[in-house]
Amino acid sequence: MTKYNPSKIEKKWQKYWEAKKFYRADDKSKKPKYYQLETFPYPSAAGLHVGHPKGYIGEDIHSRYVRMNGKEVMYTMGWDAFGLPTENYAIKVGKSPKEVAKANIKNFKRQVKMFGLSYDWEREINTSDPEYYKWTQWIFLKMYEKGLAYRAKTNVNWCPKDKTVLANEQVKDGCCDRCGTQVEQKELYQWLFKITDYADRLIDDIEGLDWPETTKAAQKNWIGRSEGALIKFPVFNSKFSKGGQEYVEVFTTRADTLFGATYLVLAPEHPLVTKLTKDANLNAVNKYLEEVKKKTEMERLHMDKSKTGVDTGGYVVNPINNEKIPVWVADYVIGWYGTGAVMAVPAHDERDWEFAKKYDLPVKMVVCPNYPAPTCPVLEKAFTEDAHLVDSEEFVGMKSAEARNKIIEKLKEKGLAEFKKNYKLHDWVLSRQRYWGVPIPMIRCDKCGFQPVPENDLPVELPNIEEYKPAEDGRSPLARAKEWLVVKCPKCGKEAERETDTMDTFVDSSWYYLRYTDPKNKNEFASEAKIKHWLPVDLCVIGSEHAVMHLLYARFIAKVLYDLELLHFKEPFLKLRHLGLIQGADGQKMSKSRGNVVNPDEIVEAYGADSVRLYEMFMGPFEDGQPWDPKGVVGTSRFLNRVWNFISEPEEPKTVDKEADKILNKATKEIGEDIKNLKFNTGVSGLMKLINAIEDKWLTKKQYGTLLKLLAPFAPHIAEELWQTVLKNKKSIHLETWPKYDEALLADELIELVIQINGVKRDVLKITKGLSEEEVKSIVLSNENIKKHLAGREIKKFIYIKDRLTNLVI
RNA sequence: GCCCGGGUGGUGGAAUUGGCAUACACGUGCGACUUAAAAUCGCAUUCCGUAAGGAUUGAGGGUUCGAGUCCCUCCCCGGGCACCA
Repeated sequence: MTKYNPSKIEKKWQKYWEAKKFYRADDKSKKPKYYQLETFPYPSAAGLHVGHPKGYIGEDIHSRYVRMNGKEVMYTMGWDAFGLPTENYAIKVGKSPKEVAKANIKNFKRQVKMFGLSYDWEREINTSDPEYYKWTQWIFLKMYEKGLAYRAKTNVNWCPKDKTVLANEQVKDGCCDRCGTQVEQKELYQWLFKITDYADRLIDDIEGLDWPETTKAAQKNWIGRSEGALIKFPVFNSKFSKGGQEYVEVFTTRADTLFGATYLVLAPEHPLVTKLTKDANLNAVNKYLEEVKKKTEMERLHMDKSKTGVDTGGYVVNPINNEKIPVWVADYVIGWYGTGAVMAVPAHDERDWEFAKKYDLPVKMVVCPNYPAPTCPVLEKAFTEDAHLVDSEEFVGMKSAEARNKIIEKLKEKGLAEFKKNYKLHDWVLSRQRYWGVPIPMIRCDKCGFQPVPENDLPVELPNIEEYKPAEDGRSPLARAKEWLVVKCPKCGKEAERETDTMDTFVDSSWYYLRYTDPKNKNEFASEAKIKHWLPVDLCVIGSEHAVMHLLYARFIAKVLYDLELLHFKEPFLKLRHLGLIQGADGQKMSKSRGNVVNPDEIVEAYGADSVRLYEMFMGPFEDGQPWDPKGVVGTSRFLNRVWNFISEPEEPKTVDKEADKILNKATKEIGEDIKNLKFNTGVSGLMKLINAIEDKWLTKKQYGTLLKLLAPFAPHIAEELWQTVLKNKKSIHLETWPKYDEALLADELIELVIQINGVKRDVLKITKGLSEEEVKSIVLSNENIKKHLAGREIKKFIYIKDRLTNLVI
């Protein structure tokens, strides 16, 4: 009897599977397709830690199971290779990002392959490969053609000492994470995608998806749609309103409280601030604007949110009651949201209430749930739908929800209001002033302005440069690649310059799942036939950290391509599940700085990939995170040793053990369902229970085979070894089908009936299955133990749950 | 503050969705094998109690013959958003 030696058999079978191309996803297969996607990794210099493969292992088990159930599975791996950490690391070690990325990918691939995952490696993709990013650029051009890519001035983090743009991740507590200098905001022209045009569709289409509710909620919350109205407040005696009446527009969801608007607040950056400010207030207002500007991002975050503001001295007219109300400037109003101006209703809004109290502004209660005897205090919270208007002529007594619409309708006739939705979602700033990314395929000509690079000239390849540090003027290092930079304008032919910004890596990853269907296509991002064949994705497994950004961007790009009639579906990921991250033994997130990182190389070396696979699945629910227990893998390793020793002597018994058949039958059903529902932890425990139950039995070759087939998706190497070497099968176990189970064999003839008295368990009886209530009653009542507990008392009620339980109420 | 999750032994976690709480493991204890150790195997392991028995799923209340599971109040932990009008 040989000893179980995982390191020996695992390498052998990995080579065998790769040589035989078992896991190639055949485009022309007659079998039904199944596209299983997982987030492709960012290949960092640190390599894998034991947390990374968890998702791969779970998906591998699932895809092997789906294959065994007769589907053509496309299961793939690729590299999200562009990005800042690689660039920074390259600068640190004095190499080019390209070299660094290549080495990282090599290491990742070696580590990933250790686990025996059933990827179709022929479909491997790499976002930093010109053959890939050619199509990232092409998508950008399509966006540009559609008017969905545009340039605008937006803020970037700027380190005044390093004279460089910083990504958000490089800002720690408001300071540059390199030199510690306080970070400033600097306005720069950048490229944006108009995702806000798709806000409604991105919200409305979520409903039909089979996604975790939390993720749906997070996306909706992020988009942040609210429905309300735009209302115009005429400016009172504006000194500049020569031509006609000027207005301040506000957005509100609570038009029913318009009668209570006792003042109006402008955000500091509102264009009308200076116009509305009276001469006498000019100094105070300017001083305030200066102060606000000085407030850093850090102060905005960490300072207590006590409100500050200043009176402009100007007035507007409340359009519903023609009252003259003062206009203030305050930074509790956000410039970019809504119109950057709000009507303040201190009686019914906490923020306005706080501000009004501080600056002694009038408070007027206008809605209250206790109509007609308004006794509620101001700021009553539970007044939204039940409240009535209490202080207005024609609306008094009307419910809030109704009044809201009526008031808007009324003002609408005078052109002073309209229904309007607002969103928290910003357009997507995709420009990065960095080297290691996809060059934005645009050319700036002094005469013709920005011109797109002609499609035939794609890809615009990243040039090799000497110095990867960002340029001092805030431009990307690409500005130094003079030969690359200077080109002819595609329109006028005069000398022009390329755009030096590169793209956010979220653009690369927003469409990678499309490329897997046709990764080598030179003429299209993927052929129509292949897209139609494989897509949409059947199952997407992804970390919950991607719940908002990545998934929202991918959905957005899919919708744009759908509108361009390049895709036949509106939503790319119909079914989505999260995976929880494995934490360090200390329960904290694994990180170098905490020193709690566990390297998979050593663990696989010590126990074998199959044991590690089983342990990572056994730890707990797939979608939850659990701390890594260094001892945990011991348990699954012991289990595999037991399997090994159990199956190593296959000599046919004279009679088939029927009990073993029954046990295998039940396990087939349960383990199969567990895999299908991604409940791998109970799947593994099911396998352990199975061994516990049949370890002392003598099985037929067929029965051993069934056992191995149940094990095969979880521990593919040991299953293959025992299947081919010990059971002497000629073909791979991974070409077998999942065993069928017999529904009729699932139930035992004898069942254990629990007997409770007043809900407390008193006995368990083995009785025949399917007895009637009367039959059970007579059995139970004649039982000596039960008689003793009853002690002659009368039974008030006899509860019988068939084949399960009785409860005697006395 | 708001919106989601969640709270079960020493630890990770099970629980056919309202029907035997603590499956399966880890750890620990005892035993076997061994000169010894490791490995392996066997037994025990929610708590109190010698036992009979009793208590127990964050706390308290409710519905029910019966609640880890449903309802209400509160406490704690994790995640997301956060002056969003």
